[in-house]
Amino acid sequence: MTALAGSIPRMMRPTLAQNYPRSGFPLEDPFGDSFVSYFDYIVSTPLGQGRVNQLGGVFINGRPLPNHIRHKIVEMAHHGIRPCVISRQLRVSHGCVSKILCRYQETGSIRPGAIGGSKPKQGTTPDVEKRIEEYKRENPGMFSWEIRDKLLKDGICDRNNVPSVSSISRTMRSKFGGKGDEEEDEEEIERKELEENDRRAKHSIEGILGDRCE
DNA sequence: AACGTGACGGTTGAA
DNA sequence: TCTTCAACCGTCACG
Repeated sequence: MTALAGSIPRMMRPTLAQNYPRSGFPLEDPFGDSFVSYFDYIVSTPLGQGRVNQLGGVFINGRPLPNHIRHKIVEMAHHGIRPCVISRQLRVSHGCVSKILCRYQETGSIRPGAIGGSKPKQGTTPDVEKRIEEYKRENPGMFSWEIRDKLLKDGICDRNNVPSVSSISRTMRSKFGGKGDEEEDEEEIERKELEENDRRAKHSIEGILGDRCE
């Protein structure tokens, strides 16, 4: 029934049982039963979250691979072992092997990235807030984008840390109670930010392409 | 056959 | 204390 297959999220589709075990490398059935259904592949761990991938490797969805496996991947690659072999031997998906090796090449680190949390909000440093207050006091009719330009021109911020127009607007709303700049609506702010992002993207595209991991 | 990539369901932790 | 949300994760399937 194709309708059924379509209604099941891709990741949950039972392709696993069909593909496993694969030829080309020796795999024991982790459950000692070749006829187990996909849903039987969920492994019991203290947290009940362990799963088994198509290669028979255990992983926890949403969590990084343990450090020793990551280390092993890099070590094997160092010895000239091809990623596909590493993938099969360690029973880690080739996508993951590729990602870890790629990151290692770029950063020199085997560690996963920082998970969770929020980025510190730009433009909310007390110093910048004080400047915004000053600008607004001197010229109450000033637009957020004008304030942004002035922050750059006065050297308070540079292109990397200057707050966004909407961030400035937000700061003003919280500082001055009502709306920051009456005439400027959200749509206008959004449009300006898009324009700015577009401009930046065009400037940096070459750098990005140059750095791309192959 | 090998591998780069994006969608996906998931976890995490600062705000 | 609870909720939100954007960061990251590994797997899977496609090309």
